Amino acid sequence: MVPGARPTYAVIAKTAGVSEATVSRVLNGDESVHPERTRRVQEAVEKLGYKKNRVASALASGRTGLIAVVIDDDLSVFADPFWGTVTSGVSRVLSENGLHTVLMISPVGSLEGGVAHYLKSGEVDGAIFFVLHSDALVNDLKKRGLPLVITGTPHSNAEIPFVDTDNFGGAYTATKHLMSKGCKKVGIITGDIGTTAAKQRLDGYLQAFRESGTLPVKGLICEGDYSFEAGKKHAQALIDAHPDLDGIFASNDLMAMGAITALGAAGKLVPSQVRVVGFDDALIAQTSRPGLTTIRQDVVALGEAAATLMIAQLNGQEIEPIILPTELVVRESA
Amino acid sequence: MVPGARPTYAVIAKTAGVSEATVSRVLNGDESVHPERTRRVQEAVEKLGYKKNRVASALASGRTGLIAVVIDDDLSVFADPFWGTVTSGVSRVLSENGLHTVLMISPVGSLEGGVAHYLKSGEVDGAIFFVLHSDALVNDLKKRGLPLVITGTPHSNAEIPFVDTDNFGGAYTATKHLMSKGCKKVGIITGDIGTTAAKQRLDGYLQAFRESGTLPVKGLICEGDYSFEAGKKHAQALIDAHPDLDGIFASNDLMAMGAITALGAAGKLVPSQVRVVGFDDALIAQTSRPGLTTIRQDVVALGEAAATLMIAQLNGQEIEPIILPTELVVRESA
DNA sequence: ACTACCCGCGAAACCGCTTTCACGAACCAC
DNA sequence: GTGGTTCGTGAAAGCGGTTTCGCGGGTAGT
Repeated sequence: MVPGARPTYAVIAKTAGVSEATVSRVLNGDESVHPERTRRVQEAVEKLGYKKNRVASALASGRTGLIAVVIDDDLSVFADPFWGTVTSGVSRVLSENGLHTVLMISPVGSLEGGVAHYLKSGEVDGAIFFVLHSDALVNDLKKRGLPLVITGTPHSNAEIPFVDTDNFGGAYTATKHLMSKGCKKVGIITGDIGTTAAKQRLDGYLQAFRESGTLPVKGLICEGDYSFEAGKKHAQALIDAHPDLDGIFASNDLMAMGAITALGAAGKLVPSQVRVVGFDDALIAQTSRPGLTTIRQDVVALGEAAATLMIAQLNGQEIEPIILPTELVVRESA
Repeated sequence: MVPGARPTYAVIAKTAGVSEATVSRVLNGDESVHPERTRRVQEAVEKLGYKKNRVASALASGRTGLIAVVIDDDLSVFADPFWGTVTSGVSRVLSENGLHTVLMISPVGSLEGGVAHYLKSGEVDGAIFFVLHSDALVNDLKKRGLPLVITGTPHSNAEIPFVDTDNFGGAYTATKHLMSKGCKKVGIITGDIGTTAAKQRLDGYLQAFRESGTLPVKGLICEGDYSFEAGKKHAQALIDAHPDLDGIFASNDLMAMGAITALGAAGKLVPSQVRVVGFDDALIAQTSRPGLTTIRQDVVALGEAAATLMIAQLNGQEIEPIILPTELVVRESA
């Protein structure tokens, strides 16, 4: 054997004085091998520094040890630290379990092309989806039996495991907080309402109103798109239409910052005249002035939860969706 | 053949009336096959919707079609949108070339463990390194002949292909800009000086001084670590030590924001009393008040360049390091 | 003591593609 | 016409594991 070349089963088997089949059994945790032989194999493995060739293993077993992380969007998604952070959580948990993360970033819509083919062709053992614009591919893959996890709540009620932050609860808490501070007229700037997260946050906001007995005026609800500019624009519109507005719940921190910027430009003081609450507890919330009161979601935990669900599925366990709690972080803005 | 099962070479070969060897040749672009047979194979492939099994192909050929993106750091790195954005650039270019991105995020130091093993064991065709804390692994891999690309300038002068932003030039431009605005006493808050980027930016700053005939006072140079807090702390220290300070070049935007925060707290007006320039043109630079004057680097292009170098290497082409230009973006802060 | 089972283990087929090797045909020069 | 090339091609040997199958010996049942 050339030094530096990796040993194979043949070598291990010879060294341990057993057959390759037995080596395979030991290395795959088959309990039925005699302890003495198991020990001999393990010693040989140790001594030779053997490491399984994953490719060969994949070919023979049909399991590649690869999990795809699919982002159905253009580059801008990854520019948002949110998804990078989720991905790092996914990656950590997967690698602890001997799996690897294959990243697939694909422009909206083009998911049906190469990515779809790749996922369908059995080259990954499972797929974790971020930012779901369409359920079509997901449903198709589910039918084919590919283990799937969705990060964020799916639109359809197809029984696909998902993990999500408690958007409803967070938004509810945020709105309640504003009310408890004495706000009477609270507007909301939602995210892209095509996403379930945005819808759920709106629902949480509405629920807080419902409980307080008052109903929000229609004009207090603005549909944004999670961008700084949207926050600015809608905050401007809100105070124009409602000069007595005294609170804004923005569906993410970036829009909240946009709103604060617009309020400042309009001469409104935050928080004394208008209080603002965001969502995410992104970096920007911590470093801005005034510090942004916001709803913290644990982004790394979200990724870890997604990976955990995936692993449970691969092990054939029954699984339930995971909803992660949020936490109100009070800073200066509300 | 079970419907739904994927066809294999055997089926294609029979349909086209050729041998499996010929099918392989056609599918791998071997020119020496007779055009007529080539056509027949292609027709069969088309008709049967054949797609090569990458795993089997990898086992037989030794090429996996996988490129590792290695991040030698803890989770915080991915929390910075910078690396997520670079990764998206990498991923796009790779997938256009039929390759896939395998993400490996590993805590500082632990690179020698599982990740190292994975990379050494031939399960990827190449590796792109981000944030290099040690050259040891990289040199080892290079010796083994694994195609490598480093994002950022490596410490050693080992001939490893790399891509980087023109840190020196950017810092030089930033400092010159401050001087041209009339600043006489310009401090710098560097990044973690263990990174070459931080050193190069410091050099650019020093070069600008050298050219202007003056030398910077020793106390004007503070070593930060790219964090918001470092920016705050060192800006505070700077104005304490030098009340007549009128300019700060921070090695990234986050520290620049920290500096602006500290200056505001100390009653210094930006930009009238102290001008501040950052580096990156991150989201935070665009959304802050005052808008941050900064050095823009094209982060997606950086990732694309890294992937391009990798592909060139895989094709056996000679390659040169790529240094991407920067651009001064003037906003309110300087 | 004899049949019926079970259990641990090795031989060998197999996963699907790549690549070497050698063969026959066509082509060349002398 | 003969010996030597070149060229396209198929048979077959891998690549390095996994898994089925069946054997031999030990255990249990009657």
